[in-house]
Amino acid sequence: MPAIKTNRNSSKKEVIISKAAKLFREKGFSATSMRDLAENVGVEAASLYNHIRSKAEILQEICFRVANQFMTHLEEMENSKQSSIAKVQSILQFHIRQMIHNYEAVHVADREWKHLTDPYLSNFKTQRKTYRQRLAGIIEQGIAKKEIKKIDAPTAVLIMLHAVSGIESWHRSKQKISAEQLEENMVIILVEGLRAG
Amino acid sequence: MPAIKTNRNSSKKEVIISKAAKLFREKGFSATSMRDLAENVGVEAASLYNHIRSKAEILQEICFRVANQFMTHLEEMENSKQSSIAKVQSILQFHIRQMIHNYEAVHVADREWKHLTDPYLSNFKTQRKTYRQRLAGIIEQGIAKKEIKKIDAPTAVLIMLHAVSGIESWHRSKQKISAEQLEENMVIILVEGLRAG
DNA sequence: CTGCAAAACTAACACTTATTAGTAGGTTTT
DNA sequence: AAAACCTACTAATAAGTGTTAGTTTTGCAG
Repeated sequence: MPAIKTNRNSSKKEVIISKAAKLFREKGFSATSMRDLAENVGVEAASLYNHIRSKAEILQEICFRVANQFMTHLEEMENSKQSSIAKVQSILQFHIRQMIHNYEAVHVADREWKHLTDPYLSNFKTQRKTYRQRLAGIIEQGIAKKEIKKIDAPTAVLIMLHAVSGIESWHRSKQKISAEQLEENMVIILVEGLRAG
Repeated sequence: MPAIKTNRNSSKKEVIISKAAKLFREKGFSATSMRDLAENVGVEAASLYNHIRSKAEILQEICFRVANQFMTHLEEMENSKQSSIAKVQSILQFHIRQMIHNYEAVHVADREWKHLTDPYLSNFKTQRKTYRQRLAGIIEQGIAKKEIKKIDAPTAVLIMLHAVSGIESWHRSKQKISAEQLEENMVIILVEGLRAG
C-alpha cells in the first residue's frame, strides 16, 4: 500500500527538512554537513538518502515552500479591495508573522538561497524579483492615490523586507517584548514612515 | 629597514583582504575556498600564507575593522550636542554611506560574523550588543525629550540596522536610483517613522 | 510465522578542504 | 659581492565533503 509508505516517508522527510532548516539558519548551508544533519536527526548520514535525493534538494524545498506562501498572500492582497496602505500593512504583517512563527525556514529562504543551483537558482531569483516588483506596484498605487508619501517605491520595498529580517535579532534576544508588541511597533514605525502626511 | 618590508607586506595583505571580502559577500565565508581566493589574487593558495596567518584571520580583520568604524562614529554622536533625532539621523546616514561605499566589507561583517571562532566570536557579539544598546539609549533619550514617538527602542534599532542592509539589493539592481536619492528616501521613511507627530 | 519492502547500518568512493614543509628565485641590506 | 630577506612555487598531509553500494535490521501484511 503506497499510502502508508508515503506517509512514513514524508513524515520522516519533514523531520529532516525541519532539522535542516534549523541548522542552515544557525550555521549556514555550506557550513552544515550531511553528517551534522544526520546526527541531529538521530541517524547515520547515508540513511538520509532513503528520504531525500540530495543536500541541494533540501534547500530547494525550504526556499520554494516559503516563496510560495508569500506569493500566495501577495496575490490575495492584489485582488482585495482595501486601500493601498492597508494592503501594504497587511503584507508587512504577514511577513512579520511568518518571521515569528516560521522563523527557521523563512530565514533560510531569505539568506541561503544563493546556494541554490540552476535551474532552481534562476527560478528563485525571478520569483523574488517579481514579488518585489508587484509589491512596489501596490505602493505606487498608494502614492498615486496620495495615501502614501512620494518616495521611491523600490526603496520602500527594500526597507520593509529587510527590516522584517531584523526579527532574527528579536528571536535571539533574552528580554523579548511580546510578539504582539513587536508587530505593533514595527507596523507603527514602518507604516507611519510611508503614510502621506 | 622594516618599513619597506611592512609596506610591501601590508599592501599585498590588503589586496588579499579586499578580494576576500568580495568573495565572502558573493558566496559566503564557508563556500569560499582558499583556492578560490588565491585564484582571484593571482597566486597559488599556499602563497597566501606568506601574508596572512589563516582564513579565519581574514574574516577577523574584516569584521573588526568595520565594527571599529561604527563604534567610533557612535561615540562621536554620543558626545555631540545635537538633538537626539539628529543624532539618530546622522548614525543612519553613516550606516547608509558605509553600506554604499564600503559595501563588501560591511556586508561581510554583518552577515558572516557567525563564522568567527572564539575568542573573536564572543568579542564581536559583545561589541555588537553594546553598539545596539547604546544606539537604543540615544533613541530613548529622544523619546524622553518627546522628539521621537513612544516606541520600543530596541525594535527601532533592529529596524534601522536591518533596513540599511537592504542596500545590498540596491547594489545588485540594474536601474539604480542615485546614491543620494537612495539615502534621502531611506532617511525620509525611517526618520519620519520615528519622529513624534 | 513467513515474506517483503522500507529504512537503517558499515564501508568505501572520489574530491575538496585548510594548512605545512621544503625550496628556488629575486630583491634589499650589509 | 655576500648575507638576509621576502615571496612565490610544488608537493604533501590529514581531515572532511556529498554520495553510492551492499548488507543487515526492522516492522508490518498475509
